[in-house]
Amino acid sequence: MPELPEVEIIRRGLNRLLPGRRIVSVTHDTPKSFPNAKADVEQFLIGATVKDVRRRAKVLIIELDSKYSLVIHLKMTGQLVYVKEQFSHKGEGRFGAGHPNSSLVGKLPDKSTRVTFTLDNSAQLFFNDQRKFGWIRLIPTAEVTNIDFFKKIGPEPLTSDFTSRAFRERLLKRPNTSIKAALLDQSVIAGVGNIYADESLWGAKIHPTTFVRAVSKQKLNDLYNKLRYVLELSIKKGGSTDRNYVDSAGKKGSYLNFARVFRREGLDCQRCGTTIAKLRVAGRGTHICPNCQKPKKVKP
DNA sequence: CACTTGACCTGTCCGC
DNA sequence: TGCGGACAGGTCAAGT
Repeated sequence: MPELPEVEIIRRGLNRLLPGRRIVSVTHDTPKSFPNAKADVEQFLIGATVKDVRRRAKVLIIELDSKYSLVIHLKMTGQLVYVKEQFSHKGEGRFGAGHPNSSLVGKLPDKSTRVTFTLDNSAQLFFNDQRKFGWIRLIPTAEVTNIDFFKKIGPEPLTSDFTSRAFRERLLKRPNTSIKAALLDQSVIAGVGNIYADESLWGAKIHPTTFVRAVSKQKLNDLYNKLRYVLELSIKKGGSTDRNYVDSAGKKGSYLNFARVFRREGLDCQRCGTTIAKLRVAGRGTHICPNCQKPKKVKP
């Protein structure tokens, strides 16, 4: 669920809160969520001060002054919530229940809390992860870019040097797969997940099962613009909260109020009025407008 | 090698 | 009301 926009919002939040803070202690439950050697934790994490919070693809990197970094993947249900004083209540927060900025988070830790960091200002950073797919690894900063995950990751789609030409060339590395599978492939382009794949394909009027090689140059250029548009719009709207996503303050995002197809099956397409349909593509729930996004017949 | 599918988990929702 | 099963979606290992 956290894709590039959501992780970027968390990064911005944490980068206002963490740098300069010293980590006093850490507790965790399963080794799966926090598979780090105890000796490393004691030597390079406890007592270390946060220097910077960065992002690459859907991964957060909290750089410490110990020459180590915390590398964090939230996978689908991970949350990183910073709590200075606990006064909010689940579903309400200071915005009131039902408000798009209301909180999903009650008093922490709760049963989904996997790791808790306590800081020198007595604030706490909670890593909650209902499904235990996410992880936090303590890695020497110089080696972070060498871990398997980063070695094969594609370019960031929102940087100014990522051109439409680069976008086309990356996608065409997977000519015989569907355009949706190629967008979701992190080695092709970093950070795109199910929500923004569907939203950008609707924007460019491309059926998700179309082979990459069968999408015209003009359509690929349009997809490039629409993808960057939806990613940037989502960052402006605080990300997408489908089920679990919250920012570093525990607040939901509102992008899904602006979504055109994602989770809108059965509703009218805002461009042509046709009923939005849901199908399965590349093993994922996929939302399309059957009129705007017609399958393309390809010559064998 | 290129590409697809299943496993990893837990909570929720839907139909009987 | 309880219960089984489908589903959610990021990534990697295993399969075709």
